[in-house]
Amino acid sequence: MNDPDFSRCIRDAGGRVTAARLAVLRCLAAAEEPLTPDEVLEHLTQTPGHVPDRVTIYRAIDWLSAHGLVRRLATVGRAARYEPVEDREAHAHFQCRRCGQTRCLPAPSPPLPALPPGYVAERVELVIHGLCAACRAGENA
Amino acid sequence: MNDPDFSRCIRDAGGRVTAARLAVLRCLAAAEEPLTPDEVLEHLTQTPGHVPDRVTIYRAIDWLSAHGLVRRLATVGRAARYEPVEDREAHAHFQCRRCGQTRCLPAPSPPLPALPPGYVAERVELVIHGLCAACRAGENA
DNA sequence: GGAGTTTTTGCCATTTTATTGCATTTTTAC
DNA sequence: GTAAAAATGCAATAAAATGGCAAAAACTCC
Repeated sequence: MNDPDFSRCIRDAGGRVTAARLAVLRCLAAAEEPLTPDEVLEHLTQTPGHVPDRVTIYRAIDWLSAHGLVRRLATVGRAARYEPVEDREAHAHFQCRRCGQTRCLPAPSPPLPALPPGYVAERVELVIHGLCAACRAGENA
Repeated sequence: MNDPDFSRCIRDAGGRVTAARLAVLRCLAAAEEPLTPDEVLEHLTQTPGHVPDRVTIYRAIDWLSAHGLVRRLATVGRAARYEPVEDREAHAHFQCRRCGQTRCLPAPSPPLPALPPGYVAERVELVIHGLCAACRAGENA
């Protein structure tokens, strides 16, 4: 995805194309893992160009999320993590219980459990909890 | 599960049996849904008997969690939610995107995705996002 | 391309959620 | 019952997120 694409996504969603939204979307798309709002800010700080305010990043993420361009993940850590909604394969997430790292795993969509009457499922999320390689090696450190 | 059981669980885990730990464990076990620490406090406030401090509830939950009696769920909402670790069937969780309600769903364990080398999986969590019956009905309200 | 309208931003303050330090109390072993 | 260790309560603090409002930016129309 390049910038014109990002701009069009935002425009198509009915919003204004602003530096903050572009930067946030670009940052999340470039990241290998889902990021927290503060991590997005950190990345943008280390990148040439305009750095939006922290509150603006929260609002940009909220907007992107409300318009389906970005997705909030269920996380165990304190801060919410977001990833871009792309036409990628369905995938799961791994969360390390020691360092909190969250990363994407290739995985097919699991079977959908039966819901109570009247409930509607919109998305299925699979989270694997465990230890990453580094934490496993250093657990006794 | 009754109180003597709770006491023994705590003792077996190598901790002291205190009013706060018992109350928190009893509360989580009695709840139909996973609760946040503040919800636990609220429940305990409405219950006859000693009401522990909020911080004590956090610490009791941390201890119970560290000793495998209680489990922290991956959530989309802001506050962490906990449920007792019992010998129940494996189950999934439903989260309503509108009201934030989290409830348990019967579901078999989904297949485990392949992990990167060195990674260890300890638990698999399945989260269904969507709308609960009430929110679906009242979405235009 | 410039004026006018609407949306978005930045800053400040505030709320919500969670954690830390330390003196006091409670639990447990003996 | 007493002593040692662990847990609690309170106050302060940190971390994560939100709300209000004036200033700035993006878009529309001509």
